[in-house]
Amino acid sequence: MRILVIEDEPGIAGFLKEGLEEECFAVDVVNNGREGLAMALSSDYDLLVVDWLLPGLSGVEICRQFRKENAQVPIIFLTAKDTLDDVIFGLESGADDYIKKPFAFEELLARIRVQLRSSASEGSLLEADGVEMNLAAHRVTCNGKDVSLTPKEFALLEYLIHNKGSVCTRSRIIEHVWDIQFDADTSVIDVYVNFLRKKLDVSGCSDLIETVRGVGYVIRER
Amino acid sequence: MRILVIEDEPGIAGFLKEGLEEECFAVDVVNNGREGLAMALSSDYDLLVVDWLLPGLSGVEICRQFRKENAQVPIIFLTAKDTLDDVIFGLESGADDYIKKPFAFEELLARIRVQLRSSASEGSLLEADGVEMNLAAHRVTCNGKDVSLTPKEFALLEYLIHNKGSVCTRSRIIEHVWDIQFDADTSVIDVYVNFLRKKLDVSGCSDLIETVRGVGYVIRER
DNA sequence: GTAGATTTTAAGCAAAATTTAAGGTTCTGT
DNA sequence: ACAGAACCTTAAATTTTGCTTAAAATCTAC
Repeated sequence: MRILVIEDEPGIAGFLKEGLEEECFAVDVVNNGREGLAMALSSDYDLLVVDWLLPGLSGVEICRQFRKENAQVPIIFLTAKDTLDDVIFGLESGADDYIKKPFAFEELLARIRVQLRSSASEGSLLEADGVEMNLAAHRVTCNGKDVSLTPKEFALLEYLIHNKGSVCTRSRIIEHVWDIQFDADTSVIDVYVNFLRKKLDVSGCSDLIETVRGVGYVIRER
Repeated sequence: MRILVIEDEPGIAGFLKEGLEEECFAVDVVNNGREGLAMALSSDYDLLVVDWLLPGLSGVEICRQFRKENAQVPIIFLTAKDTLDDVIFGLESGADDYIKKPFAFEELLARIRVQLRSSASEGSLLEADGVEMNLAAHRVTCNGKDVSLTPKEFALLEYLIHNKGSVCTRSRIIEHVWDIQFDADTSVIDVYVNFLRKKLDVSGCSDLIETVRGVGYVIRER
């Protein structure tokens, strides 16, 4: 799941990035409105977190502009002012939810989960052909046996299983799992697919991850 | 005991809040579904009372969404319609009990007590793999032996055991145990985990707290 | 106000995770 | 069958992260 945070205060921005990444989201941060809108429009995010008061372009404007092009992706805005008018104004501009500063990270997380509910229904347990992923416990089993994965391995497997049945292209993998925009010349993916396959092989789950030449990788449905 | 009431009719809401507070519950009231769900998810309630017909998000939806994240906290729903279908539908969505409007306050109270009895009995004593925490007595034993913990150590262990089976991220720990909102750059958690591990090791409970690199810590279920 | 306990900060170290790079293998189209 | 591309595999370099310790700061009780 990719989240774009548009927030100018470096403290909050950093805190959000770190916290959300711990929750296994791929997070980009932009510190001004204009650039934020451009990013939001040009890239493939699952959710936007937008500060209400921003240099460049205000949160309202971002909502308005963004909603013209994209009506799907949920927007949560952060507001320091908590007058009802502001909130109404914000929601009318196309935001889906709001949260008052200062806020507890937990609360933001809860609201993000609510917004992502359809796609986040994976919530706790992912499964594919003998391999089970318990996201909450951060634990993977393969035919009942524990498999210990590093964070990147875990994220990659999660992304592949989550998209079970459809091919994950290299660019999408790089974007979602590594959070890199433009890097054609790397072989990290190959290396990590290799890591995963080795670890899964040992526990008897071979041939889970299939290569689609010229495109990417896929975990097929049985 | 903390109770969240999600009810839009101000009369009933006020009546419930007052009545339950007299019975020494801590009561929060929210008047719409969306906000109610967010509150329920973000905060630590012992029971939810949810109206079935709500603006924003219906009672069914709240149950469904809430149960995805939390399977423990009991939910009692209030319904004006009393057809069997509705009741079945409600219970299937994850509610534990229901009560028809208009209802006698005493009856609601009785049902709340029933629901809280099960969770309340296990409420005061937490256990994990040889370690027992008596919250009321503020006392910890490890394989029968007393372990003396400082307040912070106690709070940290309590939080970890309370979330036994799912990983506690660093941000969550900082937020719940230290009550800090924005501080990414501290190593207190590491230090306290170290303290705890040492003390538990001495009493023979080693390897209780597991590190999940890049994410946080977890006490696994055996 | 002082001693002792508790909490926090800071820094060096060790281990693990990630990335790079390079050589080997398999596949594809001609 | 061949060349070139795409992919696999491995090992070593780099970076990140967490562990540990000691000392400083803060709190608490007498």
